[in-house]
Amino acid sequence: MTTGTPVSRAERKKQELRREIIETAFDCFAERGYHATGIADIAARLGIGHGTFYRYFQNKRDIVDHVITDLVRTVVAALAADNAPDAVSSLAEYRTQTARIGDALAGIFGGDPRLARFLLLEAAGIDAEMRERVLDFYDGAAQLTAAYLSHGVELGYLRADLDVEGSARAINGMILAAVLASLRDPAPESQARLSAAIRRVMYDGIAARD
Amino acid sequence: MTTGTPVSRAERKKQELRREIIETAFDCFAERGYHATGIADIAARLGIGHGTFYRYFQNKRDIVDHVITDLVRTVVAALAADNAPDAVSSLAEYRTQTARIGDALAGIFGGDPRLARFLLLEAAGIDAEMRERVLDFYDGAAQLTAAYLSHGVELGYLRADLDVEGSARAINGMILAAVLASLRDPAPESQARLSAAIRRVMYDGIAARD
Amino acid sequence: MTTGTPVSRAERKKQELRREIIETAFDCFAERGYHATGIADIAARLGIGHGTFYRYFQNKRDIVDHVITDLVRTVVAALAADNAPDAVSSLAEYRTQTARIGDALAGIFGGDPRLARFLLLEAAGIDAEMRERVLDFYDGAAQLTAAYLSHGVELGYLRADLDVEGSARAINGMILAAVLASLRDPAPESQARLSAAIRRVMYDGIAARD
Amino acid sequence: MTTGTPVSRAERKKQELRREIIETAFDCFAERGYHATGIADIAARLGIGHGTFYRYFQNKRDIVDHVITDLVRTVVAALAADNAPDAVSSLAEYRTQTARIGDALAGIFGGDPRLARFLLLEAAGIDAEMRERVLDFYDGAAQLTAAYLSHGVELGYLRADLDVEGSARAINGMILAAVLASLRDPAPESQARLSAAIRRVMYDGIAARD
DNA sequence: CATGAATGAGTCTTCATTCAT
DNA sequence: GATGAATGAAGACTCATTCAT
Repeated sequence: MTTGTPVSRAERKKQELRREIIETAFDCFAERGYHATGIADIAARLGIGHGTFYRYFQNKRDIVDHVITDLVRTVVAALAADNAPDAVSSLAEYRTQTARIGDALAGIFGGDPRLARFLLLEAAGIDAEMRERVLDFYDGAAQLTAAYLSHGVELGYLRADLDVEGSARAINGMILAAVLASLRDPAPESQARLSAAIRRVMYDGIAARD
Repeated sequence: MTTGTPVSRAERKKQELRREIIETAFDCFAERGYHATGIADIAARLGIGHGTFYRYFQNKRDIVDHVITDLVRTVVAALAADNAPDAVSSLAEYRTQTARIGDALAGIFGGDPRLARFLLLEAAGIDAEMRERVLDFYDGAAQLTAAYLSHGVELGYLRADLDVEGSARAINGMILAAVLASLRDPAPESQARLSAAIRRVMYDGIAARD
Repeated sequence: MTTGTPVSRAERKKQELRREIIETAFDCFAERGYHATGIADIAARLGIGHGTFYRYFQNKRDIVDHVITDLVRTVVAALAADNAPDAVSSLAEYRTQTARIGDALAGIFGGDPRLARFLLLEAAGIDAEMRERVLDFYDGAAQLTAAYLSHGVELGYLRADLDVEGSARAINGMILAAVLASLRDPAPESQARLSAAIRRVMYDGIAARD
Repeated sequence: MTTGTPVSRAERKKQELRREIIETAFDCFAERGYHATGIADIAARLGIGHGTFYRYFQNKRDIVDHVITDLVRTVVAALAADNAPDAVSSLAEYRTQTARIGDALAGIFGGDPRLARFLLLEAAGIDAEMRERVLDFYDGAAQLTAAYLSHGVELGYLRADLDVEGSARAINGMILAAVLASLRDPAPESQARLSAAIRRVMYDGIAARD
C-alpha cells in the first residue's frame, strides 16, 4: 500500500522547496534585515527565478509571517521537550528543570545568533501587525512561565504569596536579557555564567540574608 | 532691552523648528514605523515643505539618529535625577531608591507609549548600525545597573557573592519586560503591581523560605 | 530548423531593445541635451516603462557612455575602411585618399547632424570624466593622423622637415572646423567646397607663389 | 566739480560686485561645469548670501550669458589690439602679424586653461540656445579671419584663387586645435611648436616641393 | 539693500509584483 | 510549473528661485 499516501513525489518536492524558501528568507532577513532584503536576493541565493517565489508565497509579507511562525515553533518545541510544568514536584526538581530549560535556550539561541537577531531585534520593526505579533509572543511566553510558577505555588515549593503573573514576566525578562547579551558575547561560558546569575536572582534574590 | 542674549530671534526660531522636526519625526516613526514613514509625511504633518526638512537634517538616517539620541537623553536624565548609585547606604534605602527608579520609569514609559514602542521595538530594525546602537545601549544600561549593585555589595547590603554583572543584566531584563508589558497593559495599577513583583523577585527570589 | 544558433529568440530581442535604448538615448541627448533629458523621456519615446531602462543600463551615466562608445566606433569604422595609412605611396594617391576620407566624413556627419552636435558640442559638457574622454579622443585622432603624415614623410611625398605631430593636430583642427561648419550649413556643396579649401591649404598653403 | 559724475559711490560698488559675481561664476563653471555648479556655490565662494545673487542677475541662465559675453569680449580685445586686417601690406608683415596673433592667443588661453575649458568644452553643452551662440561665435571668427585673407588676396600676397571663406574656417580650425591641445599640454614650448607647425601648414602646406 | 529660510518641482533610482512565454 | 522581462508606484533628495525680515 505504498500508493496509499496521497502525497505525490511532485507534491513532496514542492514542500521541500517551500521549506528551502522559508529558510533562505530567514537567512537573508537575519543578515541584512527585512527591509534591506529583496525578493530577488532570496531567489538568487536559492538559485531560483524570483517569479517562482510568488508561486509559493503570496508576497513579501507572507513569507516573513511563515518565517516567524516556523522559528517560534522551533523554539517552543525545543523548550517543551521534557519540560512540562507538572513534571516537577519539588524545588530541587524545579531547579533542575530551569537549568535544563536554560541550557536548551542557550543551545537554541547560542547555536544560531541570527535567531535572536531576527526575532528580538528585527521582527517587531517590520510593521504594526508584526509588532503586535511579537507582543503576543511575549504575552504567550508569560502565560507559559506563569503556568510553571502556579504549579510551584500549588505544590508549595514556591512562595505562597508569589505574584505569579508578574514574576513570570520578570523571569522572562531575565531570559530576554540573557539572549540579548548572547548577541554581544556568544561565548558559552559567558552564557552559562549569566544563566547561573539569573537563576540565583530568581531563587534567592540579591539581598544579603541576615 | 533683553538684547543681552547673543541668540537672535531668528536663531531661536530655527532651533525651535529643529526641535519640532525631531518631535514630529518621532511621532511618525513611532506610529507607522521608520520604513513606512516618508520625509514628506513628517513635513506634511508639520505643515512645512519637505525641502525644508533637508535644511535641518542631512537625510532620513540623520533624523532618526537625532530622535534616538534625544530619547535616550530624556530617559537617562529622568532616571539619573536623585538616583546616584552612592546615595544609598542600606538595604532599606536601596529599596526606596529602586522603587523611586521604578516610578520614574513608569512615569517616562507609561506617560508615552510611543517611547517604548520606538526604542524597544522599532529602533533595532532600522538597520545594522542602529541595531548595534541599541545593543550598545543595553550594554551601557547593564554597566550602570552594575554600578548600583557593586555599591551594595561593598556596603554589605547585597549578597557578598553576587555576580554583579550577571545580576545587573538580569535586573535590566526585568525592567525591559515591565516596559514591554506596559505596551499591552498601560494601566498604572498593572504597572505598579508588576513593578512590585519585580522588586520582590529581585530582593527575595521566588523560592519559598523554610 | 535554424536552431543551430545558440542565441535564443528572447536573447536576440533583449539585444535589440538594448540597441534601441542606446539609439533613442542618443536621439534625446542630441536633441535636448544630456542634462535636459530624463530617463523617463527616453523610456517614453521608446514606449517602455522607465523601470525597464534600468534593466539594461546601470544609470544615466552608464547609457551616455555606451552612446558615445557606439558613436565613436561608428565614426572610426567608417573612416578606417579602405584608408590604411600605408596604402598610399605618392602624393597623388595621398590626395585621393584624403579626398576619400573627406567624403567619408561628410557622409557620416552630413548624414546625421546630431552626430556632430552631440560629440563635438554636447559630450564634453556632461562632466569632468567625459571631458577627459573627449580630449582623449582628440589625442587619439591626432596620433592617427600623425601616422598618415609620418608615412608620407618617409616616402618623401611630404615635406622632409614636417612637424608631424603639430601638422597632424592642425589638419584635424581643419576637419573639426569643417564638421562644425556643417552644423550651420549642411548643404553638400558647401561641405565639398570647404573640404576642397582645406585640402588646398593642407597641400599648398595659402601664400602666393612667386 | 567732483559731484558732476553721475555715478555715485554706491553705484560703483554695485558694479564692482557685479563684476566679481561674473568672475566667480566663471571660476565655478570652469572648474565644476555649469550644471554641477549651484548658485549657492558661487555665492558661498564670494562670501555673499545667495539671495543677493538674484539682485544682480535674473537667474542662473542669465549669469552664464554674461560670463560668456565677458570672456568673448576679453578674447576679442586681446586679439584686436594692433592687429587690424589692413595694417599689413606684404606677406612678411602678414607672417609677423599672424605670429603676433598666435602669441596673443597663446597668452590668453595658455594663461588660463579655464578659458578654453569653458568656452570650447563646456559652453555649447549648456542648452540649445548657448549651442547656437557658440556656433555664432565660430561664424563670427570665420568672418573675421576671412577679412584678413581677403585683404591679402587683394594686395596679392595671398593666392589669387584662394577660397577665402573656406580657408578662413580651415585656419580657425587649426587655431581651435591648438587651443584644445593646450588643455592637455600647456607647456609654452609645446604651444610655440604647435603654433609654428600651424603657420607652416598655413603658408606652405605639407606637400614636398619639387 | 542683503540675507537666507522656505519651498516644491523635478529627477533618479529601487523593487515588489505581474504575466507572457 | 518555472522563469525573468516588464512595469510603475513610491520615495529620497537637490537646487533654482522667492520673499519676509
